[in-house]
Parts: sequence; C-alpha cells; structure tokens
Amino acid sequence: MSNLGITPRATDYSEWYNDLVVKAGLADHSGVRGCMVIKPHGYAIWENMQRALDDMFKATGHVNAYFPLFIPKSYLSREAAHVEGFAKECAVVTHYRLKNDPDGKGVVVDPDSKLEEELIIRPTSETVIWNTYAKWIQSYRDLPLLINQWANVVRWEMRTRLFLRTAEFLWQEGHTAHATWDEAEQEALTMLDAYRRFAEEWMAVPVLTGVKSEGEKFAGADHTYCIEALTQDLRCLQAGTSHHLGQNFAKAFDVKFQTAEGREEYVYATSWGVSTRLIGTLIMAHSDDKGLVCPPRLAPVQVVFVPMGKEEALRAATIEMADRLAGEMRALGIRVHVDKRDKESPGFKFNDWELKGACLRVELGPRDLEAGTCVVARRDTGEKSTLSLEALVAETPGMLETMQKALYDRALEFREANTHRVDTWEEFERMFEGEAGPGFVLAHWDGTTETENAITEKTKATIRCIPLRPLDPGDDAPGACVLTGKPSARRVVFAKAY
RNA sequence: CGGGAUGUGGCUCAGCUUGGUAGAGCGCUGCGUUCGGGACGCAGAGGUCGGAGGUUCAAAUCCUCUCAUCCCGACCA
Repeated sequence: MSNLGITPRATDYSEWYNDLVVKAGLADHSGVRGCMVIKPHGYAIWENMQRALDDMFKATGHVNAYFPLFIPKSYLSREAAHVEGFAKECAVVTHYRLKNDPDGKGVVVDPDSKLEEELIIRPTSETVIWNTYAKWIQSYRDLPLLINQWANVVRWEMRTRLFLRTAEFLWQEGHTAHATWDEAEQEALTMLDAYRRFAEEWMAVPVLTGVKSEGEKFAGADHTYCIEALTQDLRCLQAGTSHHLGQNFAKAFDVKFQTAEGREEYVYATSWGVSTRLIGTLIMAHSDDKGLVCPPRLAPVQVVFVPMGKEEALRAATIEMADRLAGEMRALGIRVHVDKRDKESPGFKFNDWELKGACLRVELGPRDLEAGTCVVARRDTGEKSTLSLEALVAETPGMLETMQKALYDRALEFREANTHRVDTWEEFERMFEGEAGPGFVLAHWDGTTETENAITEKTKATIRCIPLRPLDPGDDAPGACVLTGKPSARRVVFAKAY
C-alpha cells in the first residue's frame, strides 16, 4: 500500500521529483554510474520535443548532420578557454581492445592496444566540427553554414539527477559559421528566440531570456545567451543556451574565407543547444502530487479512454465505443490510448493515468452508453464534466488547447508572484536564507566578477542572466549595486540555481 | 574529490547486537469472483543475503579488502 503514490512536494521536493520520474515510467536508474535509462514514456516526450524543435530549425534554414562521438585529444587543446571549461569532466578512451583474463574469468583491457593518441568522448562538439568546417569553408559563398546535430554527449558528473544532470545526455547542438560579427549575433539571437518560443508555446513554460555574466558564460564563447525557467521549488533552471563564439574557434582551427573583395578573414561562429534536461524543466514547472502534468502539445497520451462495465457484454460495448471514438480522434491527429486492461479497476486506472500525465481522461461506462454521454476529466484542474458522445471528438482539440493555455498562464502567474526587486543588502541576504529558493530576485550589480563571486559566496545566489529586455520598465534604470553600492546600469536576475 | 549512510527474491524492508543453514508486505503466475476514484479469495513461482578473502565444526550475521548506489558539500546543460 505504501508504495502507491509519490512523496508529496511539501514533504520533500526532490524526493517527489525522483518518485515521479521513476513511477510515471519516464526514466530509471541504470546499472551504469551516472547514466539513466530513458523509458518509452519519457522518450516519447523527447521525440515530441525533437519534432517541434527540428521543425523550427528547418524553418530557419538549418540542416542536420552527424559528427563523431570521439574527439582526438589534440583537438581539445586547440582552444584554451574552452578546454578549461570541460577538462575536469571528460571521459577518455585509452585502449581499443579487450582480451580474456589470463588469470581467470572475464575480460581485461589488452595493454598492447594502447592508443597512440587518446580519444575524448565529446562533452560538446565544437572542436570536431570546426576541424571539419576548416575544410568546407573557403569562400564567402560557402557562408553562412547552418548545421545542427542530434547527439549524445558525456560530461563526467559527480552528482547526478534524472534528466537534470546525468553523465550522458541527449541534446541538439547547432553550429553555424558566418561572414560577419553582426550576422553571427543575429543567428545567436534568432535561435535564442526559437528556444524561448518552444518553451512558451510547446512546454507552456515562461522563460527569461538574457545574457550570461562573464563568470557564467560558456568557456570559449564571446558571450552566451540563455533561457531560464523557474521551478515550483523556486529555483532557477537553465533550459537552453545560445553562444556567440566570435572568432575564437575560427582562429583555433584556422577557418578563413575569402571575401567578395578578395581579402582573407576568419569566420564568426555560433553554437546553441537544448537537452533532455528540458524534460526535467517540464516536470518541475507543471506537475503535482498525483504525478506528471504534461502540456498537451508534448504529451505522449493526450486522451485516455477508460471503458468500464460490470458484465462482459457491457464492458465489450464500452470498449467498442471507446475504440470508435479513439479512431475518430486519431484521424484528427490526437494522441489517444484506450486502456483495456482487464485486471485493473477503473479507480486504479484513473490514478495510473494521472501519474503518467494523460491530459484528458474519458470515462465511459454502461450508464454513459445508455445516456449517450461520457465523463471527461482534465488532468491539470481535476475538473470533471459530462459531454455527449456526439460532441466529444469535435470538442477535444479545443479542450486540449484550453489546458495548454491554462498551464502557461498558471506558470506565468507563479513566476510573477515569485519575482522580487530588492535594493538593500540586508533584504537580499534575507531572501536567500534557508534551504528554499526565493524565486527570481532582481537587483543591481556593479558588473564585476569580484562582486558576483562575493555575492555567491555569501548567499549561494548566482546571477542567472542579465535580461535582454526589462521585465518591468523600471528594471532598466540605473541604480546602486546591492553589495558594493557602486553604480549599476540595470537590474540583473539572481536566483538559486539547479 | 572530501564527509555520512546503505547493499538480503522484481520493489520496500525485517533478520545481524547474542553465528546454527532465509522471512514479511507489495509485485509476479494460474483459477475464480470483481469493475463509476488505488478490488478480493485460493493456489503457486521466485533469493549461492553486492563481490573477494579470512576467523569458525558452522557466516546474511564477526574481521579485512573491494565494488556499487544514495544523501550532504566543492563542480556543472
């Protein structure tokens, strides 16, 4: 009995998160340290995300390609700043052969198979890609080069959380080359905006867009843009990044092109990515103590039918009706499931599908069949309504849209209620006291890394971003740094980060 | 990489102090009764107690080493 249900959020938020991910069948811990198994139900969310994002990339002129998993060690040494960022968490391949253990059972690494040059499992692909682009780019006519890849990457993390931080994760990385600084800048901003739209329109998660401070930016970038989401436990979750790499990688890999005027110049670059972490973001934005609440546009199961009936014949009749209606919904492109399990009671199925995040549940019993009606329950509000069977299919898309919008509105309201403006150090410190985060705290900062570090050391708060647009017109007015009192051009966003 | 904890059927755990040849609940399989908010009865299957050494007539239990996982810190999409 005690293993029914999940830990309530109020009891322990991270236990709740773990329970939800595992019990809703999204992912599981694997036997491999730091790595998770993404289960079919979780992978289905990822597939829906991939489809939507990929369409956005294609619509902005990008094409997909695939680059190697292995990176020769020498490549990584080419761009110094970038190495510094990743060196501590790289998996390294040193041998290429196993042999039977001469002393017993099992296999051992064959010492004779040592690689002359070790291979690094990509923590990100800039180096392989720029090594390749150097061969592809000669003329301004080869630009811009707009390529994306869907891939796995490995960062040897010490502490892992399902979806949020694992040693291996799935993501998408776009890598583009441009003739001018401005064009690369435009690209970085375009993709940032694609991420923002994806978060808002598909995930129903409002995000802040901004630029990272020097300390928080991608090592190797000139500057880094990001989208930042707020979780239910009032922490900040970086959901996507878009980097203007300047000419850093072009210089490191000698990627030059000839301009129309015949001059030789280094190209300008961008890279941008989002990962399976988005699934964690989604969960922490909308879900509740009953389980997953998934925005309809990404939900693997948008509608679930629970047919019921005491006697065999009645049950058969409700199943038949459910199948018919489900067929009509599928024709409209709705993702439907008919739960025909015989051994589970309707009550069990209700709870089970709430756990798994089906958006709408259609209860179909003998009494409904007789009356020509059904009961529809909405996952986010729990609200139940009785609909006629004739109206059901036609009204479903509208109900899904309503829920999609309601989730966004609720999340936005939540963020607004948890965004604070703070002007004194006393108040700032108080906000970050205790375990729970305070949400977003907008405060003035003098712009120096020293102050940023000092604030983080004192409060555990980090600068999540410098907003591109003020959330409130007043946020862009000059003020005095919350710690040092030195001049500040605008408010920046502080939060406790995941 | 530091500090703490835990490894016993698929899952959650008891047994370990005081060594004597392995248990419960859930899940699973079969049959029957059930079915509008987490159903029930009966009958079954399933574990060399994380691994390797050691002590002992005898080890899940005691000792040593090792591996793995989880929590708390430092680091991170």
